[in-house]
Amino acid sequence: MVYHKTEKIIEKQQSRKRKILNAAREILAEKEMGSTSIKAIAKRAGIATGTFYLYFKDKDALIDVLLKEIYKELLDIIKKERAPFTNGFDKLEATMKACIDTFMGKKHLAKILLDLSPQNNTVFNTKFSDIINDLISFTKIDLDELMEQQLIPEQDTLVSATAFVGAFREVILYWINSDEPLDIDLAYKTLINFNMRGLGKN
Amino acid sequence: MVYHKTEKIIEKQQSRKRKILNAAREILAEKEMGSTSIKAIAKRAGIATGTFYLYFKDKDALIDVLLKEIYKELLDIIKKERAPFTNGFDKLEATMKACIDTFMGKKHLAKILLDLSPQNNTVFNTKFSDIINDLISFTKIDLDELMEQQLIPEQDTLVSATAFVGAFREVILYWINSDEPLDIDLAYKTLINFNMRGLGKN
DNA sequence: GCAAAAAATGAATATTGGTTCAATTTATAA
DNA sequence: TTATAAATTGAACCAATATTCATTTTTTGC
Repeated sequence: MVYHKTEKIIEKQQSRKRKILNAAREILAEKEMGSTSIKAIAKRAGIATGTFYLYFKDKDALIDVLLKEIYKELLDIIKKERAPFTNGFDKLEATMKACIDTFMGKKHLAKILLDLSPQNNTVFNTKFSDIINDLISFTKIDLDELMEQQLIPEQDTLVSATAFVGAFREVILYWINSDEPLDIDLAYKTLINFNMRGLGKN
Repeated sequence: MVYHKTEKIIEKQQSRKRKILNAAREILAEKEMGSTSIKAIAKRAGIATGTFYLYFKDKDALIDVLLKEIYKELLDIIKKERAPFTNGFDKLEATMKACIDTFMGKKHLAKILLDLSPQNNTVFNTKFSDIINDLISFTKIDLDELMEQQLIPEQDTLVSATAFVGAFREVILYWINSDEPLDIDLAYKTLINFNMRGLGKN
């Protein structure tokens, strides 16, 4: 005799999976990041530790899903904000603004995507640097276009893209970990100008 | 009856402490950074695990000494390279060049000082971000001076300094972790130009 | 309501890595 | 050379966490 899940059970299980993911997000985003234990996550999700393993193969599987999920959220926002523009500089600026707004609005997301306080967890490290490399690649595409159109001087666009992302990341992390700057407008403008000038925009 | 160490023994012990520190450097600089265990360090240093505790109170003490040591090495180099210059831009450029040369020459040093693959080791995290914050502070001093002299436009110098260091760090780490760029000259010039233009140098 | 199946539980197990310590080896000073 | 101090060793201990599994609870289909 084979039993089938009822609609209600399916929903309950989906909700549980969501609860686990949210609990993990919360805990990952928290200050010391020391307590990213399955026990802690399970507890916060309101389930027994063993139950976790009914929903995820192991800890790595959770991190994989989690990172993919929040990375997709970010990309969707960026995509949406870039859509109105065709000019390369405008697109880059829109990207930066979208990121700043998103990260400052959802600091937990920034903490997870930009900060690297991985355990000695290999999977996390790998996934994480994949994301940063992705962001660099996307930026490089814009830069190659701008250089093609001779709107920025001859340069190693991979290096510029890396510097661009690095500058951005360091500043956002600084804001996340310490306090936000007093004069937010000036700070925003400084960061965006720094990167735009860095590329060689006149 | 109290015995006194002979010269030979003192030397042997100093050499052992050095060996431990070097072993720790090597292991910390290694790819996956998973095996920064005392056992591994002791093994590489050619001593028993228990012996480690005759030379360092605990793991934190080792990390403390280690980071201080290599940070000092870097600062000494920077200081020396900056010495000939008085102009703010020149000093900044000298700093960058010194760092690039040092880091590319001693990649293990870069890996430890710039990369952050800390365990969930609180001490390491703290010491580490202290160093980065230090570098940002030093840069800010230069920028304040330049802004004072109206050589760069009005800006939030803390933000610029942070962006400056972030851009730099991301690029160096990229070079360390992947391969160095094909056209090194162009790459160097791109990085330095990016940062100098970013500040608003005409 | 009942028996089989599925899901959930959390104590037990396994693993990893820091630290200790009784036993051993080496060094000192007469 | 010998008695004692100091240094070294590495197995044992401990703590923290990921993972498993025998037991219990809930759900399903009748």
